[in-house]
Amino acid sequence: MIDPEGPEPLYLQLAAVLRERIRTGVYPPNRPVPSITSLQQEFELARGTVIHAIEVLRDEGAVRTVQGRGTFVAPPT
Amino acid sequence: MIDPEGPEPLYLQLAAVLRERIRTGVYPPNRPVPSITSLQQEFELARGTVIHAIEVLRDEGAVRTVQGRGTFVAPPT
DNA sequence: GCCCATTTGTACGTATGTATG
DNA sequence: GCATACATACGTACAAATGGG
Repeated sequence: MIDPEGPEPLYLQLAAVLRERIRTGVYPPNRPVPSITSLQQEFELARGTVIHAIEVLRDEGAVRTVQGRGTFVAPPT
Repeated sequence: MIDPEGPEPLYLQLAAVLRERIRTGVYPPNRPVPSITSLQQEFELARGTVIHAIEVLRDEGAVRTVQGRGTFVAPPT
């Protein structure tokens, strides 16, 4: 899914993967995406990289984050 | 200018300082703001914190960045 | 074209703070 | 109180782009 050798920045690659999982319903609306820690483990990325990817999705309005609870897929428009 | 003990995150404090310097013409339109490294030294902050602050201003449209050249104050609207 | 200095971009690993349940 | 989860911050390293010599 993620190619550490590829030209695209890892945080954008991860954002793309998560965006696709949201689009295809792997992460359904109003349900949490996996925690930063578990994404970090699944993709073997640094914490900051995962956070950066999620910030991208948040700026797109694809997810919303609540500190202490998690990051949730935005409801369909 | 920046209070490491204050409740506000450092990157937001720094963004506020830079925003004010832009507003008051300390950093004039179409001129560069100081480099990340020099801001880092002036405010004694980590590189990532300075970058985060600049990202805030970029999202506001207050500055634009060109890799390899610098970050420039946006022209007046 | 080729180095080199400067500057921004990305990424890592880690530590600590804050909110929720 | 405790575990989980996100937020902030640090220091560091290297990559990529720019511009000058």
